[in-house]
Amino acid sequence: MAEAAGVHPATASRALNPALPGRIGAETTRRVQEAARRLGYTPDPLARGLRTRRSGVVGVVVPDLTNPVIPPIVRGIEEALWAAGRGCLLADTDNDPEREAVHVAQLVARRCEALIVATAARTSPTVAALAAGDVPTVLVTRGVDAVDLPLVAADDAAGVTAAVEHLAGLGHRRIVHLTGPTDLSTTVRRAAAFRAAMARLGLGDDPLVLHGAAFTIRAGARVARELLDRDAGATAILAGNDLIALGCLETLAAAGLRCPADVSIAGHNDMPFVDRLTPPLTTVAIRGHEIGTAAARLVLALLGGDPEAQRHVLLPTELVVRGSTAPPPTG
Amino acid sequence: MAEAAGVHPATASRALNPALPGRIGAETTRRVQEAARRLGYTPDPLARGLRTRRSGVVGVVVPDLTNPVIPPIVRGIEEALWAAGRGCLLADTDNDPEREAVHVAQLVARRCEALIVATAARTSPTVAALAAGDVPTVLVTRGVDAVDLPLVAADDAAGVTAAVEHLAGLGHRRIVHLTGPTDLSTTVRRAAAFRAAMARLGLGDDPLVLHGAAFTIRAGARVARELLDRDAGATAILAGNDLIALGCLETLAAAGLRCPADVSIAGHNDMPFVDRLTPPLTTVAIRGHEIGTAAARLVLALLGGDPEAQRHVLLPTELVVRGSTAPPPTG
DNA sequence: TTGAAAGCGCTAACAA
DNA sequence: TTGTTAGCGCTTTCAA
Repeated sequence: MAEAAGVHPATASRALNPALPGRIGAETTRRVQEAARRLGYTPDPLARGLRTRRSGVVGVVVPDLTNPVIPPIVRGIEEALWAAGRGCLLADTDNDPEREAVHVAQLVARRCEALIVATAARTSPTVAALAAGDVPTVLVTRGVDAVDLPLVAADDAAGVTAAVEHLAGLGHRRIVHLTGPTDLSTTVRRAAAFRAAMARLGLGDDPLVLHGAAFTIRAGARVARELLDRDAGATAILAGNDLIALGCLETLAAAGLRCPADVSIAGHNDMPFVDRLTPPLTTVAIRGHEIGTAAARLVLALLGGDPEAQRHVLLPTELVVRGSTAPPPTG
Repeated sequence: MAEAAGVHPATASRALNPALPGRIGAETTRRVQEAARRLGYTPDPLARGLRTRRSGVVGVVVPDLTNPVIPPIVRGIEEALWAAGRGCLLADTDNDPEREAVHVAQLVARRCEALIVATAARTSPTVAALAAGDVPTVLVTRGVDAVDLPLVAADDAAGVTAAVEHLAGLGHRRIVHLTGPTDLSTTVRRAAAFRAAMARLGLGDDPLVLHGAAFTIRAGARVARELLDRDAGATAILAGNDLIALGCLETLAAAGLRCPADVSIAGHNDMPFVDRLTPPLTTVAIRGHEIGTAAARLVLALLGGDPEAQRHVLLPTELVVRGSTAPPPTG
């Protein structure tokens, strides 16, 4: 204990914690800090937490770390959290609602001061329950329907709109949207933006939207197969994300269709390496790292009781035009 | 408190913790558990940790979560840790030794029961110091020279050997190794295996090995440029990892050289999507998820005081032959 | 400005 | 098998 080396029992606590009730003598402060440094003293966060009811840890729940969209977000969160002296307890649900429930329960049981949840399905009872609990929670990318939890996400709608305008500008008129399951708010947001843009451009009030089982390559390949079977005559596909776009590419190639000569494809997220495919993928870039830092900052603001905190944050997206989109085949 | 509802003060503790000194009556146990459930009681891990000196949390230090090699490893760690009732405190150093030092210090200060470190440079003083401390530490992929810490890694040497044999089998005789900085043990391991295989196959006792500044696309592109400038007449490149291979591909293409017609390239790690490049990359696949679970299990064994624990674990690798390797140009 | 005393919620000894 | 007592290391009243 630092007291032995320094002088007093719990005055040390005050000396080490600036701006607590009761100012401390300059000389005393110096002595305490000197002793602390000399003994390599670190306050025990467990004991402190036991007393202050704050663990200094934020729980972070992600759907799947091996989905390339996630790591930049987690890095952003992690950096901002550590910078604020908070730790980052990571939990991966593998997109399984049951594991989400288990992990959230464990994180709460571990007395996380707050939660950042990137796994929320629109109807997740686990996440909805969080809104009623007393653990501040911030959602990332995916929102829930039932309750109004703070949310940080990319402005997908703007990106999707830009993508549709880009395709229309190239001359495409039969554009379809191949996307993920409807229980994710991202799907709904992007699909709504797609429909709105199509209608506004006079390309149909009820354009074709096909939903795959997941935001994966495999699901993308299957839903593209479904599109081909319908023989809808689409000349351009707007994919719900890049993985679905990759699946589409696969199915198209297998069917002998060339991209972009026969069909244009645009994705969403600008995952790493999609610029190195043949053809390089046109896609809507999101700023994962910024989403992460914004989410962490929002959590910190909530913990700090900041009433100014913006509860809903939309970060800009940008359409990146590459080789997978081109004018439709003539005739 | 559960006692009020049940009956006794600290008997509850025993009832909820099976296999503690002093058996508990069946009826009592039932009553306590019933009460705990009814009141939604969760033991406070902070208070428990304060008493038992165990936080239930393991610190995980990674070099860069956005490097595609890392996420599968972290997932493996995270799953095994949670399954054992431990949390996973994540810290990302962005490959910066200073941040490594800071993060390790913070994780230790937070009373992590153990550390899993995937950032170790061969000479890292931070990691070497850990060996002398009292926090059990397991290294992942990267080892340090000075001390003999437990290490879990892929059997790179076997993979590199297989890759060299593959290239030699295709008829290549002038094979070069383009890899990362020498301060990482992975570099050294792979380079040594490369030299040994080359010598054994009679392809030179001192084959060309060029070291880039990092395991990145950019460094790979630059080191490939260096190779071209030397005009070494290489017909095959064994890259230190897939990112370096991507950089090579880039430089080669810019120089008007075709892969694999003019130069074959093989990578290492089998990162996601390298099978979708043109040409698809021949590479040594490692099992990231298994590396993670093995590391976590080793940590748990160490924490459990298991004397049987294998301190050095090498996991199998597998050469995946794709389109980026072919026989050398004739003549 | 500082000391003294109490207690956060739990578990480990010891006693019954 | 259970109750009692004590204390983990810190912060926080309250008094000096």
